[in-house]
Amino acid sequence: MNYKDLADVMFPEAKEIAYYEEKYPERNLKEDAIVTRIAPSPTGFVHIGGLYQGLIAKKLANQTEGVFFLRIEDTDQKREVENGVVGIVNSLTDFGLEPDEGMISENEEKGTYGPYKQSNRKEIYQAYAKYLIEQGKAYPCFCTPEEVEEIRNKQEVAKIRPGYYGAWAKCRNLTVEEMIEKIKAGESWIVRFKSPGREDRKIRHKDVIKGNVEFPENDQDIVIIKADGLPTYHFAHAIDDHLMRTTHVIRGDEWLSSVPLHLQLFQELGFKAPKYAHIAPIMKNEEGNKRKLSKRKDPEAAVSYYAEVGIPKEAVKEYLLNIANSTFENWRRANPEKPIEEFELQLNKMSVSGALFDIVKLLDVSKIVISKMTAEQVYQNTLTWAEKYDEELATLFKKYKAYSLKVLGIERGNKKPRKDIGKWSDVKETISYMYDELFEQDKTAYPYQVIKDKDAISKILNTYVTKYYDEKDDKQAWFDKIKELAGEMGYAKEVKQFKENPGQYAAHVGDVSTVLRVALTKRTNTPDMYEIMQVLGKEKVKERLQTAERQCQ
RNA sequence: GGCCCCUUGGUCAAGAGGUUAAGACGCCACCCUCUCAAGGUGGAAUCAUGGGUUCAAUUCCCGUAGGGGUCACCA
Repeated sequence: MNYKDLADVMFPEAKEIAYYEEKYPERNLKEDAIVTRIAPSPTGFVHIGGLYQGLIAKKLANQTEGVFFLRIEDTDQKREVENGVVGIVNSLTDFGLEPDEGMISENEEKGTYGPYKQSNRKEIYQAYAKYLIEQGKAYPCFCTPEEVEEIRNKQEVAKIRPGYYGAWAKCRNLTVEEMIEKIKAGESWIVRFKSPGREDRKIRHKDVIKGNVEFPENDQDIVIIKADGLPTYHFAHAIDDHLMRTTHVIRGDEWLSSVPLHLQLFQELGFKAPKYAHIAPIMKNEEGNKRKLSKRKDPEAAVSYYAEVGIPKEAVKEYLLNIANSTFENWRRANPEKPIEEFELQLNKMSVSGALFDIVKLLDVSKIVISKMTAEQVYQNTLTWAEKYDEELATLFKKYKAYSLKVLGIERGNKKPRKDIGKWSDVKETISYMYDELFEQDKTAYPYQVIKDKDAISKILNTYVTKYYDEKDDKQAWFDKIKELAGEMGYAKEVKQFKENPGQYAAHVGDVSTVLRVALTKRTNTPDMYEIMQVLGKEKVKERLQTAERQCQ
């Protein structure tokens, strides 16, 4: 009896690996094309870190006319969540990270290197497991979880390195006859890789991001096929990324220490190993300690968070690109209008250590992104957001579309557009006074500032409405009139004049403007008042000024 | 604990054996200005630490500390 017999007993149905090698040939791409993938588990939650990896992987593929595909790693059935694949597909699509190949819905896929869901690749893994067994590079292990646990305990007590390796790998030294006998007797088994490594030897590896790293060789006989017949991550990774012809594996740096094992697996399987790029995770500061953004503790870890608070996808992507390559910021400044697709990402410029997530910076990026949008775009985006999260605002927006566009158009579209909206959830508060429905909900007193005297206020408002206000004035004429009014009230017509002669005037033209601004909006700070009055229109302006005046009585 | 990786302002970071150690966000001040936002100008703020190599170290080497990762029939 030999390994071949053993392999046949274990996997009688498995095909020859030549079948798969032929079925999934080398991709016909130009020489330096990069093939990348995003390979999440369908655990029902897309993490910002996953998006980050996807963004990087997709950019690299696009930049080099390569391929970016989506593979679902669902070999752990215990953790699986219903409709997990759809959630992933939707999130990726949402952020413009559609894969070129891979899963497109729960059970549909596109591309010729599939199946792209690992649970549908069982026979492939088994074929390769069989191949290893035939060569004596893998073997069945009959140890129960309890036995393995016991080995570990002994090692711990003896203070030696834990694991299933060398002399501790009991099943490794069973004879083929013994193995076959146990299998035929119905003992349950899993498949372990027979590691040729030695812990006292070093392996060098050059990671695309981390650079040169040195590890002890792997000597653990890790499980490659579990009791349920499905592969472990390590084995599936080797098989899939070989067969799918991945050139660059872009993944979180928690995998860095598995590299010796993975390289060994590729070696023993006779595959060419891909390049590895291990990305540092996005961190969060908590009480002075850095830690990975966690889905339990940090709402901003979930990509759904950005939709909820209304941060545009583009802004999130720009921020992530910013973390990925600090050169992005310079590029953006030099090319304010170009789509981010044109930015060339360089893997070797990525930071080796994890960046702290900075929501303030993100919002700054977002403000710039939003400031470049047209009123129509802001309107649509805000409406879409509001329909889900703010019914009142959505109703107003739909009822007064033309008017809302004018409101959102205030100080927009010029060379220095306003940068006061960072997220869609800010919009309502920013412009609420422009809608009577919202303005009238505000029962607070008018927050007058310098000029507080009721008679003075009353006179300013009354004189302005009756004598000066003309909605047809251009901006210059409009402001000249406010100056006139200030003069008539005995205030300084110019702020400079006021400052040069302290004590001479009780107030200046700016204070008069503030009275008008407060009467119109109940706010001391607003965008350009001329534009606001234009948008409000004659009737509403008069009505609000008169209402305010009446309150002075 | 073993192994591996990392450490430049509050944050993201450029950088090189000799630099006034970039830039961005944030913060502060001033300017502009009808207020705010924006914009402009300026400012405070950084090479974790101890040794060594060197004419010269933040940069190279070693140690220390701190942080992170990993040691599953999870990915």
